[in-house]
Order: sequence, then structure tokens, then C-alpha cells
Amino acid sequence: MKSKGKVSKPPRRTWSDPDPELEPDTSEPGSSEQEGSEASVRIRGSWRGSLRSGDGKRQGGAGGGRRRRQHGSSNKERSIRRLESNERERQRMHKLNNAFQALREAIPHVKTEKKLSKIETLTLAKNYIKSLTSIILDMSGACLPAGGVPSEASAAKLLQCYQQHLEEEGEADLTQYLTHVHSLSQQS
DNA sequence: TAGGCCATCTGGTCCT
DNA sequence: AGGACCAGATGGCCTA
Repeated sequence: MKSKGKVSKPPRRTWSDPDPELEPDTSEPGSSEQEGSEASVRIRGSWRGSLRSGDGKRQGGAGGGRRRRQHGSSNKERSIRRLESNERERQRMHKLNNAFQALREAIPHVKTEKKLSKIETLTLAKNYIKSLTSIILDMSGACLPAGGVPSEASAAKLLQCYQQHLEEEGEADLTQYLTHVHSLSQQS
């Protein structure tokens, strides 16, 4: 028996693929048999904190390993604050996942039937940006250093062109932008 | 079944 | 002071 204790977990639904039938907030703790409400005050965290105190991971300010902030409130008030904190954290992660989903849709990849993982998404996005940068610099007549990585100077020039284009056109259309860059390179 | 990926909880730290 | 951010821990789901 797992300590998380889900009776019957609904089919997993990622928040980057939002269920149109559900508002995000309907998953708030306590709205169903979902774990959020009770799990957050359950045993799990009670010992985990002490485990981490030995990690010395991020020892801030004065006195590493100090106890957490005491709010001087009752257990009930603390657990309420915890639940609110959990909810905010959930919303934050949902936003992050939405951003990941937007990024997935922005980058081309081969296997469209398989959802890209987060790490794959970031890696592909990085490569995609590099490729586009190279193409644009190439079109603008700039010289790429050996290895194809744009120098800081050419990247700065590229950014300047892009910002200028945005100011003048107010539209981040790639085709227009490429035309714009090309015309600039013709002038110089 | 092991390993990868993910959602969630949690507490510490940073920031406003 | 309170919210945001971060990273560790945990357990569920899925696939090879």
C-alpha cells in the first residue's frame, strides 16, 4: 500500500494538455477525493524536512540549517496556509507546463504522435533557435564563425535588427522579418 | 519489471 | 510578511 493513498486515481491528465471540460481551479484541494486536501497535512512532509536539513543545500543567511519560519499560529492555521501554498504552487506549475506546451507547438519535430518530454522540448528549442539564427545571419550576409555558432556581436546585431523590425512593423512575422533583414544587408 | 517521466507536496530561501 | 521560486522526495503511469 502506497502512502499516497489514492483510492482510484483518475486517468492521468497533464496540465499542458488541459482538459477542456475542467477549469483548472476545479482541482482545488478538497473538491473531490483528490489527495491535495489531506495529503498536504499528512505524514509525508513531517519527516522529510528533517531529512533535508542535513543536505546543506541552500543554507541561507545566518545560521545554516535553521528551523523554518514560525508563524506563531496554531496548527490549524499553519495547515491552512500550507494548503494555500500548495494550491499556488500547483498553479505555478500549471503555468510552467502551459509554457512548455506552447514551446512544443512552436518547434518542429518529427514524431508528432509522441509528446516531447520537457528535456527534449528544451533541447530541440535550443537547436531550433540556433538553426534559425544561422539561417537569418546567413541571409543577412553576416559571417558565421567556424562551427556555425553566431558570435556575440552578430547575435547582438541580429537582436537589434529584430527589435527595430518590431518597432517599425509591430508584427513579429518571420517572413517579413527575413525580408527586412535582407533589405538591411543590401543597404550596407 | 526497471527506468523514464511526470504531478504533487513540502520546506527553505529569495524577493517585493 | 507573504508570495514566488526552487529543489528534494514520493508515488503513479507508461513503455521497452
